[in-house]
Amino acid sequence: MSIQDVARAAGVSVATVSRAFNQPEQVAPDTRRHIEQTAQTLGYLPNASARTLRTQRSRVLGVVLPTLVNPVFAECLQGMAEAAAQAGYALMPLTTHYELEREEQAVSRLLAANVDGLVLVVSNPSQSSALQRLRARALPYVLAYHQHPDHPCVGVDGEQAVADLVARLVALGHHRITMVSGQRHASDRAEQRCRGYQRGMADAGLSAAPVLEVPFMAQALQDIVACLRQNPAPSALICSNDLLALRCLRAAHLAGRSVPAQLSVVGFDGIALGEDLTPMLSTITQPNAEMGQRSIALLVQALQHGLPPTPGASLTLAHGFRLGESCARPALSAT
Amino acid sequence: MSIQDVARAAGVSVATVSRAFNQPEQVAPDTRRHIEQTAQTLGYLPNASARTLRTQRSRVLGVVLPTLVNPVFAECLQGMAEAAAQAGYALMPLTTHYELEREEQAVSRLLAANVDGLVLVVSNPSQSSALQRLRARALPYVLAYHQHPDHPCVGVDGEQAVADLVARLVALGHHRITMVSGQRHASDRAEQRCRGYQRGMADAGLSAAPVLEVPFMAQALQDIVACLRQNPAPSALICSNDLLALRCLRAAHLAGRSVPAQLSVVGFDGIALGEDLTPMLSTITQPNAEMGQRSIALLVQALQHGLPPTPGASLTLAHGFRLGESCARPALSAT
DNA sequence: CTGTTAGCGCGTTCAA
DNA sequence: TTGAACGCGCTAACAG
Repeated sequence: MSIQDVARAAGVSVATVSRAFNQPEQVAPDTRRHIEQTAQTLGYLPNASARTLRTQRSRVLGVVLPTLVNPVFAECLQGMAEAAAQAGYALMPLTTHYELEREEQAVSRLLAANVDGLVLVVSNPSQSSALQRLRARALPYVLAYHQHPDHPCVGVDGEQAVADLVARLVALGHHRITMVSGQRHASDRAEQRCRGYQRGMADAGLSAAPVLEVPFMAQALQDIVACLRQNPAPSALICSNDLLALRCLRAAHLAGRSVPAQLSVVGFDGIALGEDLTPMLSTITQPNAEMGQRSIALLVQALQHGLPPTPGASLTLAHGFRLGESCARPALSAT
Repeated sequence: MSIQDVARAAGVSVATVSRAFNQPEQVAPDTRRHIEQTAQTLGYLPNASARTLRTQRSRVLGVVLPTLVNPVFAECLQGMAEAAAQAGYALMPLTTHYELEREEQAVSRLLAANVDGLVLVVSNPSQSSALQRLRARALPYVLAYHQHPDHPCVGVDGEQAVADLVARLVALGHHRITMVSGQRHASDRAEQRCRGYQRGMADAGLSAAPVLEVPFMAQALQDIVACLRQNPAPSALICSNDLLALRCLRAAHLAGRSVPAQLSVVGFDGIALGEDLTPMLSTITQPNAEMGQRSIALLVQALQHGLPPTPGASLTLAHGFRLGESCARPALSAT
């Protein structure tokens, strides 16, 4: 079922059929309707590979994400899918599990697949050789969830967000605030958020506790419980992501501390699910779906303009704070 | 950067370069190494579109899912991505938001994209015109999360699972068990689970209460609260999915009933997140990632064999039960 | 073991 | 306004 078949069936040349689809105004109305009719009944669909080969544009965008198991990225991908469909692009998502090697592989595969551009969420833009390859090939790309002077990014100011949060907690009466983070060196986002904690504590005139770094999720629960059993124990935990916050809620339960009366827990990410939890998760919210949409939009816009997105086009989206129910004024005994 | 350039640079013909990649054993070791070396330094990657056009195989699989915002499908897609990467395929996922029209669109786009096959999660296989088109084109496909005699499926026996659950709840001492479901007509999965509830109740000699159908998630909370305030109120809720179960936990909170002491809540899906909640979510578990893996595996296997998967190749995966902490023996007053 | 060549389906010249 | 013909990059058939 090719353009040939349609041309034959409609009694015109392939060129006319091609034009009927791509430059309808150049075809006589009667001819056009006839061709459309014929194509319709034959169930003709233009072959994307041939079109790509000819035009050097695939209308496919590559997406590189750490994982889909974290709802943050699933929500983001959903937003990308929306925006891409809107703009007539398809998506080809690959996951890396935070492994640099898989970032490389992903980019290779996507390059070979002739994607017109990519949106990436990487571990660390400064060290990513995958990004270097994209630049070398002058392939348009946008980083999501990042902020970096050398790359076009769509992100939020995670440092400011956490610093603000610290101020908010201090205003509530918290003094002993601990930051809980995944591997800091594995992600510049985690690092950025930790910096926000340190700055926020310093601004409040408090001494920052060492960041509780929980490298492996499997181990996280025990580490947090241990932290909560210290004396003095923290009255509030700031988590570098929402999944970690869930673990903290559980750890509080195991350690016999009620939330929020005896312990405040605040996450980071704003996954939609958090709103349905009991207690509703207090968290710094990022607009995850919008992050995806805007990343795609930035990329698509650049593709239409003909020049790749520049670092100057980077966007910082507004973050928010969901008060939720896992965060409150500390009990007097804990103050 | 085409095969031509590599051939020229290596001083061989394009055919030899092609063979060096696709049938290495047919090329003299020295020649092969030389070509690989040249390609490497030039940064050559074979052009997927040209290869697809020529071979009529894209090594891309289409995926049609309701949404990525429900972790069930995100986990499933992650499993698919794993299996596909393993087998050398890329994925092109599209979401439908449970709308039939978008199922159609998705299939059209994927057909045009020359996918070698598809995995779909649809509303209702019996009524899906999208599936008819796939059959008409003889394009291989597999349905995930479905059970249907006319289609190749990978799913679980949701009816049996819920019937078993009812028996389990009855054994714990529950009599007033209510099923909470999303729109039943919108999904044959929901319908299947509701049938399991009715069968289970009948088998236990209990009269099934009307299924509490909550069409819109936004409205769900109020409907469930109202249900819990009935007299007599149910002592246990079975939810047709985990997201609904979260709402039930919240509704219980709002209605002032403690879980599991005064109300048991059991979900369906086994999203990974449920295990980290407090109380840990009691639920019927499906192997979501495996569902994705096996669907892809079935498809890929068929592709390699050269003939599309048949309904006879369908798989029913084992479901499980996570005891969790949201389900227990009812308090005596409620018995 | 290696080279030459046709053609996959399409869009885009250039002519008519 | 329409048609004929070329070539995008690649694989496979055939020839050597």
